[in-house]
Amino acid sequence: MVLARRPDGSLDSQCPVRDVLDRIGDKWSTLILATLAAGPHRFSAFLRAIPDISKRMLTQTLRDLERDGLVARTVFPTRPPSVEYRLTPLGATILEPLASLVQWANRSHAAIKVARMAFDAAG
Amino acid sequence: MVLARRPDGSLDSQCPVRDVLDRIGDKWSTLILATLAAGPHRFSAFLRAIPDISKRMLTQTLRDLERDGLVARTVFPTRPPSVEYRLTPLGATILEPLASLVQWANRSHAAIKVARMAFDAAG
DNA sequence: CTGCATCCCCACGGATACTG
DNA sequence: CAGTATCCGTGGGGATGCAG
Repeated sequence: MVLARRPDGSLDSQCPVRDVLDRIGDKWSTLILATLAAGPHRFSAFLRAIPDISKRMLTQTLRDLERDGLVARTVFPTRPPSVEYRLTPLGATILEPLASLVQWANRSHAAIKVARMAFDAAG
Repeated sequence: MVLARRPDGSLDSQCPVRDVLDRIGDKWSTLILATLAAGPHRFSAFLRAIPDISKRMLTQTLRDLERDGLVARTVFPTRPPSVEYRLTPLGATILEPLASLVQWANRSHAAIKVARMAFDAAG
């Protein structure tokens, strides 16, 4: 997930490409973004929509997405409290390039499957 | 990086989307694919082009990409042996969706940077 | 030159329990 | 309900040395 480097060889953490793909590449971000594409969700709604994520990782990933301005968090001071998460306008714009990757996957998975079987058979 | 699940909640490892994004999401695949976009490379050329990858991870990532049919490996029986890696036609087709993500990154990194500073300042 | 084998570390993330 | 705190296992991946 490293896409840029400084002349001295150190990582350039300011590289926008690296920033993006690091987020796409982590375990839960894309699934959360895809879930939010269907509309706003509350914390517990995520836990139901994504059964195998832990509260710990859900909190952490949502906070990262919020920090990057892709997700907005709204607290309603009811009792018990409820919190709603939704895509920001910026967050919504990543759905299209993400979808393009998903389309590539759907177009290519058959060929990949064949390639894997051939490779493993040759092994 | 999990984008599909079976009805029982278990991971669907056959999900093409998960397959793709797992590869995109690993630490070196995208950088190797981007390097190959410029043309075929030999093993040692990768090590020079990507200074901070280890031989171990280069070997492993190239083999994964080869197994998926995205990269072709050609051995020239010279002495000492040389090996050339190049994108397959299938591998070349992922460059476009990948580029769309890179473009999104370049368009959005300023906004993300602002969002992060605002978030951290509010924290 | 192109790898493979081995050792080892640590951070990612799961499980569980607790709080406002 | 919506988190926080803590503990801990696993495996990704770096470093190094060896082999064909």
